[in-house]
Amino acid sequence: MYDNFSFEDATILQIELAKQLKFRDLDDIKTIAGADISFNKNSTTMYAGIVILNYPEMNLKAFALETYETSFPYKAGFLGFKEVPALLKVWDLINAKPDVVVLDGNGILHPRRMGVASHFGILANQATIGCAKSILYGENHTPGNSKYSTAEIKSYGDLLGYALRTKINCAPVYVSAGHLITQEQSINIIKKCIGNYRIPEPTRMAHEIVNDFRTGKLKAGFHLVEQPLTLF
DNA sequence: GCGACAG
DNA sequence: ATCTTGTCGC
Repeated sequence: MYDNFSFEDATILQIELAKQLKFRDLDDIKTIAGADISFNKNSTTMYAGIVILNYPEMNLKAFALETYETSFPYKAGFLGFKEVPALLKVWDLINAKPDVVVLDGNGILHPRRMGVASHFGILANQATIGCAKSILYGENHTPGNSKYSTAEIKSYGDLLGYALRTKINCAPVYVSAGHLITQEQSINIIKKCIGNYRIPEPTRMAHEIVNDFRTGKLKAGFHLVEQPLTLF
């Protein structure tokens, strides 16, 4: 879908898409999803997956898996062009859409406010939150070394996101609103998604299933989870 | 000009 | 992102 885009084209589109961003509070959140991509090195085949959990219990209820071919290269600042098309294809397999989706990457914590979470949110018209494992943009402030400790990340005075300590003695994650949600609600939701790992449950589970999908343990399609799964 | 740079 | 053993610290 973006295979013929140059980085100049991509930059222009990001600026246009950013004008469509909306930030508002969500209420009555019952389900939350995690989305991620996996692929073999030097391959154009992307393995995309979305997991759906109930909120705030964090129990896996369903997941969808699908492959997608793309030749768009990875480049810092343009992750959405590589991952969003694949994610939209899996998204189509889900009938009952979750209230909010957490993406592995940034939302508006991006030089043009168009990280992968914001990009997906605009195209899917869906509330999204970005949760990255390392810093891409903005002044890097370090949160205290206690669970749930946060530090604001700003750029030219604008609050773009937060560094969040999800686990003592572990590197923080970087949270920012994607689309159709506020910064404050984004950080509060992610805090409630923290289990016993550094990575919040939605994204952590998505990473697990997408990896099992790539290695052949799981098949493409929509899967309902009946039993309270003890897998991950 | 130089270095940094999500996944 | 992916590949991949040992090793340091709570």
